[in-house]
Amino acid sequence: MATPNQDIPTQYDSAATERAWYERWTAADVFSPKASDSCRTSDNPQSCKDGSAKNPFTIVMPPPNVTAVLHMGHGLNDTVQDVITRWRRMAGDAALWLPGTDHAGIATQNVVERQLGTEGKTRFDVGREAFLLKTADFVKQTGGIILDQVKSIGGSCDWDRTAYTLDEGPSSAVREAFVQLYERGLVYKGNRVIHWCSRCLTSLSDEEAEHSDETGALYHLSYPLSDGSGQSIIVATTRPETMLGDVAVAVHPDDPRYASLIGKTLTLPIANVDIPIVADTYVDPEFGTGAVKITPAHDPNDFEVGKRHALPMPIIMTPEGLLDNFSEAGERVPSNLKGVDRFEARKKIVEILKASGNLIKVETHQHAVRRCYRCNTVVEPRLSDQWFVSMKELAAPALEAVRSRKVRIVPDRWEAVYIHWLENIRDWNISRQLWWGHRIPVWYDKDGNVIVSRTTPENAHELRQDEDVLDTWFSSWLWPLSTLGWPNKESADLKAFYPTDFLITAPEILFFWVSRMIMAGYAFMDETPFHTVYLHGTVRDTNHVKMSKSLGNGIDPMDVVQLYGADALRYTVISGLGMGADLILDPNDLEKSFSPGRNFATKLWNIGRFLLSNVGTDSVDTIDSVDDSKFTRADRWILGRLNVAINECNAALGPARPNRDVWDEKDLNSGLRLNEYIETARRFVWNEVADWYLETTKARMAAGGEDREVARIVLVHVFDNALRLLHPVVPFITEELWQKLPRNAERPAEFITITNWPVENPRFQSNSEFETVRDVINALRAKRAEYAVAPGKVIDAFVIPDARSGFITEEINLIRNLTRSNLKVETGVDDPNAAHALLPDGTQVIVPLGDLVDMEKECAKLQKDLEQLEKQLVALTGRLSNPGFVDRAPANVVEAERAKQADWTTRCDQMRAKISSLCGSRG
RNA sequence: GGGCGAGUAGCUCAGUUGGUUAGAGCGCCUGCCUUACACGCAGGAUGUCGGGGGUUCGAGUCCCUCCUCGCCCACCA
Repeated sequence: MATPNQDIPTQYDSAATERAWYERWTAADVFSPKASDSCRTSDNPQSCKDGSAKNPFTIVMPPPNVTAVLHMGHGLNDTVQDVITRWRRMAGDAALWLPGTDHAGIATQNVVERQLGTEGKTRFDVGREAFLLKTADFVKQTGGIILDQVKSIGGSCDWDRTAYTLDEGPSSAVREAFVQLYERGLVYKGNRVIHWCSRCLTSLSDEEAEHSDETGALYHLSYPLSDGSGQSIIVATTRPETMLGDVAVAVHPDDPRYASLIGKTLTLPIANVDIPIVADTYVDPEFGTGAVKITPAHDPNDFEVGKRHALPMPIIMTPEGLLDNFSEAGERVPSNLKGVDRFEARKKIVEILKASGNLIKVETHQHAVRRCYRCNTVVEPRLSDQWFVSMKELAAPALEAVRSRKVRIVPDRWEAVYIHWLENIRDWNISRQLWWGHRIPVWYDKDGNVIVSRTTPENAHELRQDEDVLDTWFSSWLWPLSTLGWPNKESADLKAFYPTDFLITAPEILFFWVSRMIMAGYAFMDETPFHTVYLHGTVRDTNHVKMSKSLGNGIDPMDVVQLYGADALRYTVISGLGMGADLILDPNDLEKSFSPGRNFATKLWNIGRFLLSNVGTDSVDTIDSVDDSKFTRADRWILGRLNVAINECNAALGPARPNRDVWDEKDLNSGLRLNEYIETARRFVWNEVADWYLETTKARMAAGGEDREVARIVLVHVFDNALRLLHPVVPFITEELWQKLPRNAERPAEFITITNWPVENPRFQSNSEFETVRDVINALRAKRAEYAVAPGKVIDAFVIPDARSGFITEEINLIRNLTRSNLKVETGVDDPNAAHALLPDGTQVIVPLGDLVDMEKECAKLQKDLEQLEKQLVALTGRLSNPGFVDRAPANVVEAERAKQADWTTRCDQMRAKISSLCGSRG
């Protein structure tokens, strides 16, 4: 006799379960693959092909800002990565999910500066050294938070390999990359107009200066000719304060309006200097007045014009955005405007010009203003010395990688965006006038000679190191390399895990990060860093506004974990995420978003409680030990359904790596449909296992004997596999339940986390035999509801099997139990005064309900069903008699339609016969 | 200015090369505490697939056009 029921709590305690399992997983080190596990470092060079060693499967985590706390965007991103990682780990790969954090130059520095600000101090008051110590200290205090939060949502990262961009390894990678590029002539110092943030006091790259469409004003200013003729040229500008830096007015060479004026000079108002009228094709005669004021130091286009015409380039603004003179071209800023803020100066200059009659008109004007991506300050174009990376050469292999399908971008629509950006790439400004970050490895001697070095030069005390630090993204783009040990090319991890596999992130950082990583991969390893880029959607609120803390429309994942459990959070995120589609959540109604996940966990728990208490703890034989003849129809059905579920889950998850060196066309967009995968698994365990199969086992389990053992074996096998299918999405509850399953040869592993991903069992063909039983139950239930039969009342019922159907005792009992009926199988029953149902396979269900039965209604219903079917049959017949269809539709479609036609014809005949026997003249 | 995405049940979304009667979850209605589960069970209602036009034997799916929303890119001052 079996061991009695296990003691399983009625209520699932997510908090306790999650904490306990996470600790056990990490204690057992199950998330840390060794480099030697990877077939790439195996002694056997064939092992990647013949399967004698594990394939590596690597994801590097997009490193969150070190001082950040987890928001739903991370929650989504990390859940997706973890689901994929857990799937591959179970599927037999040496799965590595490598976590880490980013020092986040501007962002972190801003936070610490704000703290200083509350004490009334700036970073300049405390000095560089002290400021860096203070910032490092702040990072030490807050830096671990976000990764701990990743743990609490179940992230199966390899914490032994946790990286940080300012660690020695990644820092040496930064220096190595800089020096190598410098030696290859791809890093250079240039005097250019760059985007300047006058709040952060640093230059920004093009990507860091974000466009925002705003309504501004277009000021029309009149500049008089300096020959005293009284003539003038009217120019249009959105930034009148820059007029003090004007060095010319440009017109189109073919513009007849200005042809005679080219070469003459104008007197720049206020500054009172003479500036030439030059001809340049850059000017669009159609826009504004066709005359453009040229301010080379404060506009990138004007800078180009200035270079072409060898014009001076006076800077008239300080880094703080105040007007001042820096010009060798003479005093341009009048003393009453010096030190005035740029926007204040705009007002004042407009006033002055208005008074002098030089302001002709002001139009409202829609234009794009560029703002700092960290502090939203309007950036100022400004001429300055900066370090740049020359990008064209680096971009070429990155373009080729995507074009040749070495790298796929999913969904593929992002490929066009990626290609367009790389084709039009501009040089990357990598120097930042900040303190927090990797200092540029460049020194200058007293003669101004440049020394670029991987290490601090021995005579550093005689030299001056470049004051600037590198763009944060200059360390980020090396992430897949630096976290695996580069620049040490002999690093075991680099050999075992590079190139990595999937890069999973949001589309926002396609340019900032993803494309640059691909460039770095080719530049330094001559190999792509990953073969798949999966760009998932963005988390938004119900108004489709991106969730953010500052907007107050965020959801704290930690609240969700506490209220609903990590599994519920993960389930919600995955089931709501169409491929590449945004995830919409309502921050004001957590219940609506997350209760389905919690409810699913509860359902799973209750399935487990029932199943486990029934099967007990005694050991269970494997499914292979059971002879075919021992299975019931329900057994064969659910085992067939399991195969279908496994197959569909695999198809939704897709290939983990390309078949060959490059992706096959057909695989470019396949897989990564995580919502389909979880829906398939959910349907299997809930609507098939729980709703139907479990019910079929109740009587068998109670009856005992040999069949009880068969049912036990199938129950355990099916639930075991269902839990495995679900584990990547709901890791905690599946581990908790799986551990309670009786062990056997199929379950040798210590954790479900490291047990094998389910495989289809060819022994069990997909079949629909059991569905007749289901249809009978559904029909009887519907009749009971239709006639409002009291729930407890046992009714009589008859079933007349079709030649194809047929019922065994267990099935009859099942139907009786689930429908509270006294079902009898008959062949000759024909009670005209009863409720009738005709099942699709011809099986008839007859329910004598005495006075309740309304034959008018029954006949009307049957008639309606018949008419509907006839209508469809007519349409189908029409289609089949249409030569266009028969000739052009695929053969298998036509064949299926023909089979259907035959089926429906039979069914119509059956229904007509039924109606005529039941309803006589009424039919 | 250029490009992309979305518009399917009250809400959030599936719907893979065009092929029966368009699906799920939540919500709603009716009835049930049926000894795994009321975070549940059973039964049920709900859609001119954004509008219009076209291609096709056949369109939610392909083409054109218009409308609405969102995103990305962009040196027209």
